[in-house]
Amino acid sequence: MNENPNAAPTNFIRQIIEQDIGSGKNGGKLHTRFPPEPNGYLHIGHAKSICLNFGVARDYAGGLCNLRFDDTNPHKENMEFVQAIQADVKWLGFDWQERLYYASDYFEQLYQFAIELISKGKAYVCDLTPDEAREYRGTLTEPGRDSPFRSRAVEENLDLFKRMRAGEFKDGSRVLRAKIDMASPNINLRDPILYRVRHGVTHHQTNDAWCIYPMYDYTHPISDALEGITHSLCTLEFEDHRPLYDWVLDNISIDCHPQQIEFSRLNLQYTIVSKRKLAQLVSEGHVDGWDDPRMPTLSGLRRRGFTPASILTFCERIGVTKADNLVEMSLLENTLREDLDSRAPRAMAVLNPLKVVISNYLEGQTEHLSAANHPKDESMGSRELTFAREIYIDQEDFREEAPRKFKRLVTGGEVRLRNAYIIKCDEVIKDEAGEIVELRCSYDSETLGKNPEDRKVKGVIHWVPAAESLQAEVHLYDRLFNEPLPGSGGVDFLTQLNPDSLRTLTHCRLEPSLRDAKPGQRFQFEREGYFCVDSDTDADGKRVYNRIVTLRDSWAKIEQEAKRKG
RNA sequence: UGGGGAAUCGUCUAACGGCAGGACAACGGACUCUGACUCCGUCAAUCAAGGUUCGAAUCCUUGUUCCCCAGCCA
Repeated sequence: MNENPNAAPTNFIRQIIEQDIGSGKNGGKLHTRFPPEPNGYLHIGHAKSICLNFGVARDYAGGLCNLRFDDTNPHKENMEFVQAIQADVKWLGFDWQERLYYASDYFEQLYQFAIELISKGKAYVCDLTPDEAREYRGTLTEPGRDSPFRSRAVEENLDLFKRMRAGEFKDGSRVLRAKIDMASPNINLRDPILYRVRHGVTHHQTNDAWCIYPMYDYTHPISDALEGITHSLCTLEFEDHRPLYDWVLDNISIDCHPQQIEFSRLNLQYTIVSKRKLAQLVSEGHVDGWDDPRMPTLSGLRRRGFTPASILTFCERIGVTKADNLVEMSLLENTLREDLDSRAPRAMAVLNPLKVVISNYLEGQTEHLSAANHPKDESMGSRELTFAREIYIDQEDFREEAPRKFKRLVTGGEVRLRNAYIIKCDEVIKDEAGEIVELRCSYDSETLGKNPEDRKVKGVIHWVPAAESLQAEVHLYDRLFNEPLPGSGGVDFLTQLNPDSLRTLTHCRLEPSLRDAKPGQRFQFEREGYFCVDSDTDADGKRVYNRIVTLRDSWAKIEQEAKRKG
């Protein structure tokens, strides 16, 4: 029972950390690390890990969190990813101060520890081909067999390993393996590979200094220990690597032994959080780059208009456990709306314009009205609206015939124009095809800022002036996939892409006050949703807005229910 | 069928032998110049079966279901 509702959320990892600090383990210190591999962009699942690692460091006195690139596989890694990852972590608001590290910083030390292992007879050079090695490894239910090279003399191993480093052997011809137990029921302990040969790739940090590269299972514990990490937090799939993590540190001369603790990764409905699959979406052109606003990448969410605060709150709310999970999108959307509602200034934009001519409003006349930028936060000030004889409203807000529950404009009916007058629809004008092209309305000049006493007008719709409004392109985003868990049940996840994940509207009209809005600025377009000025917006008047998220829409529910009932 | 994990409202999560609580969702209502926000209310869970105990989500036993592992990826 949490007696203080404002207390930081707890979870089993924080409990362990608190115990360790309390008992004086690690000298009472806390030091974590966030260790991404720079082989892709960070996504919402990484945010969970970032919030955990940097979050605990922030919340406990003297706590530190390093940013460390796990860059042991130059084949897949590059500087674009290194830079994007740093930008994303910073965007979330976390700071590694001067502690930016690369596993490659430790290549020489890693090499010396390998020499130590060989000298102790705990590692050997193995000449098995990859195929042979797989065969010798055994299966999940059968033990493996010792490699014929397992009993090589220490001196020979030392000589061979040095020559591996010197570049004398081809890729795949030789590896360095730990000598543990080929019969272990834990496959990770069946003489795991420590080093492999990789010629002809330029490493983004070490260039061509090395042609042998250490494996994750060997690199990670040592990197952690060298940095004085106390708690090494990682995801569940590394749980049965932990014995190897511990073996490495137990068998070399190092005086630090971090504790690896595993938690379950985030799964979010209707999206994917797999770097491999996200990379595929990008490389095959299913989306428009890593920062496509439909992507669950941090750069995509940023471009879409998500706030860092909403992502932090989301990560708090989903918690940290060891249970598999599939979080509903509505939880993310709720934290987003909550944050946006309080901070986004309001504006009016008409997405599907329908012209309205107010017949009893003087031709050529305009008037300036004032509208609050936020209904609850006066400090956000107000802006000027231009009212005119010709305006646009949204096509969705007018119906010739409508059920009683429809509170917007109908033929012969009245509606409030938000922040302006009440109008009445007198006439519907159609083209030859029968499409509604214009409405003739009359306005009640007595209804500005006050309601009429003799009647009740319930509906309120938004509008923009026809001549003075700004043309804009608006991107409406929907879920990227049609399936809650794309790719499950052996189905190709690409076949489950939502073809309507992006709808582009090119004839939208914005209220004039949005003239100088800059990329990254967020607004609530009243009655439509939250929108963010896209980076494609330029100084020459090209305006592009991304819909971050819709408003909660109880009318849509009513309509859907009505439709369902026929 | 080897090893490692996990099972609590629809979803996420709390509980650490002592009233199964919260958030999201859903549903109903109030308010409203945003069918938004806000507020109020309702619905809703301990995988199963045994055992220990005054008392079990929690401890024990036996099952069941799900996830991860056979890359020279991380």
